[in-house]
Amino acid sequence: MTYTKSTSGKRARKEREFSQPYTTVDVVIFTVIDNALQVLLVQRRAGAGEPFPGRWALPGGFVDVAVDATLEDCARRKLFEKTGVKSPYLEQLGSWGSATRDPRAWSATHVWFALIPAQDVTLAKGANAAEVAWFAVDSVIQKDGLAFDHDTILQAAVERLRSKVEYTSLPAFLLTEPFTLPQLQRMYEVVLGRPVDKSGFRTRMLAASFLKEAGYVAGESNRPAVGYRLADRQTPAVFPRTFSPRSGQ
Amino acid sequence: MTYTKSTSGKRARKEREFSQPYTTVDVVIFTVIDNALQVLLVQRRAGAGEPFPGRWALPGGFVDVAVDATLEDCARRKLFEKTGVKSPYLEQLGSWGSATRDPRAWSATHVWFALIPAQDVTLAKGANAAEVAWFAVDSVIQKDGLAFDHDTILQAAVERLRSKVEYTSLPAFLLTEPFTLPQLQRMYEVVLGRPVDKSGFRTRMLAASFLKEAGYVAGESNRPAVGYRLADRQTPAVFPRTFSPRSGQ
DNA sequence: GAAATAGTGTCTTTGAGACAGTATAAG
DNA sequence: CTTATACTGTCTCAAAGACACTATTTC
Repeated sequence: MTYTKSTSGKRARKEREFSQPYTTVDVVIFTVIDNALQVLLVQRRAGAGEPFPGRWALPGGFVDVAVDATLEDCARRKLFEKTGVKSPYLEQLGSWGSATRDPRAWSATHVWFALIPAQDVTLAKGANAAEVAWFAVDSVIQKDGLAFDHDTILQAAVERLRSKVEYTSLPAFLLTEPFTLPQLQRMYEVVLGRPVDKSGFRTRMLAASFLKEAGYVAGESNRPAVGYRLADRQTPAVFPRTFSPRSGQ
Repeated sequence: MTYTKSTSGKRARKEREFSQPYTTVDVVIFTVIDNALQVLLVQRRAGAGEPFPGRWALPGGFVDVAVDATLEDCARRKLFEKTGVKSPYLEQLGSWGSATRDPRAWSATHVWFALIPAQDVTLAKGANAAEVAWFAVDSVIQKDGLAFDHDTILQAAVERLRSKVEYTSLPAFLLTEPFTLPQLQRMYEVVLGRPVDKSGFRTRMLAASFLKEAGYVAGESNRPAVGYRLADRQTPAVFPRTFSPRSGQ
């Protein structure tokens, strides 16, 4: 990182002071409601000079240099402001930046994605947050009408989520503790969009040893099931991959 | 993305115009030389007001709003300026931003990582690029003396690379075409830092069908071997994961 | 011929997928 | 007892790991 333009020095510095791109943070917040993967969207205001008025967008906005110590702090703040959730599963997704994605200026956004249990949320309506709501991911992706490049970003987030769910315990972060294995299995099935074999699922989950037993839970069904808590609520378990030496387990 | 501060409107807008964080791009460029994974570093200049003078750093710098259409374009430009390579394998790694990582201001950097064959490179010395050189990754990580938070970034890049190598064809991008399977195997072994079984390796590579035969190549050994080219030089092949239905293959 | 590396065959083990079967609750 | 769901057992098959073996070149 030279932090120096290849063009002339003094002019470059002056430009830098006054024409930095916008720096924003957006958060793709997922949950599961009614057996469907949902994403949180915010409706944009219709003021003068506001881009994409009335359109739905991912929650996010400018980094507040005075408030946010890091980009991740900024993402956490935005998530908390909209949902009231304090310790979500949060993972960086990537960044998108170009001259055209924001009609006002060259802008770059840093994007996180989060998984939260629906029960933990209290949507922050009114006040500054014009309108906030959950939307079924599949229908949003089809419609393709979000503000900025948020359709692209949402698409990337869903792909990342679906692919990681194949080999990690991510869906566990969509549940409140304690939860049962059948409940967890349903989260996998909802996210993946296909049924999962019960037997294989159970052996796999228990083999990964990221679950701690927590008594019996009278679920919503006839027979109660064993309840579980996560050993670590920050990091997901990763199921064995290929190409690893057998001794490495 | 509301793009509006929660604080007062007019003042917020004015602040936004004049106190955006720095937006930079850095590139972690990997290659293999002498059977070791190497990373390209640039020595920082010792001018007045220059942070970390004389220290080694990842190549990168400010986004040039007038030149770069997108962040990725910016990354490609920086990579080309230092190496002369036009079409590397390039993948976004993530972004790092905080109030403290740059002593001059709140700054956020977008990081890519690249894989290139050592033979393709012509290091751009002199002129503006003070000093550019390859370093063995392992020793750089041990020393822990890079500028900014580049030690952290390099660490993350190496972890990402090593983990993806377990289930993708990434190491193929470290070779010039045509290459042989034994050469490719050596790339895997260098990156992973452990030996790989020949037989399993071959069946796996050929099963993934991302290679096209390209005649015989008199390698550096006694017996010539079959040469291969990549079917797609942009995207790596992904070897089968777990949790997929058998019919899905 | 010897040496060196390219490439193949085979045995074992693991674990996923499929599916049938058993256990325990509510009504 | 029936029904519904939690949980377990078993068979098959694919693929990885380990390792011995054959093939083709240079010297």
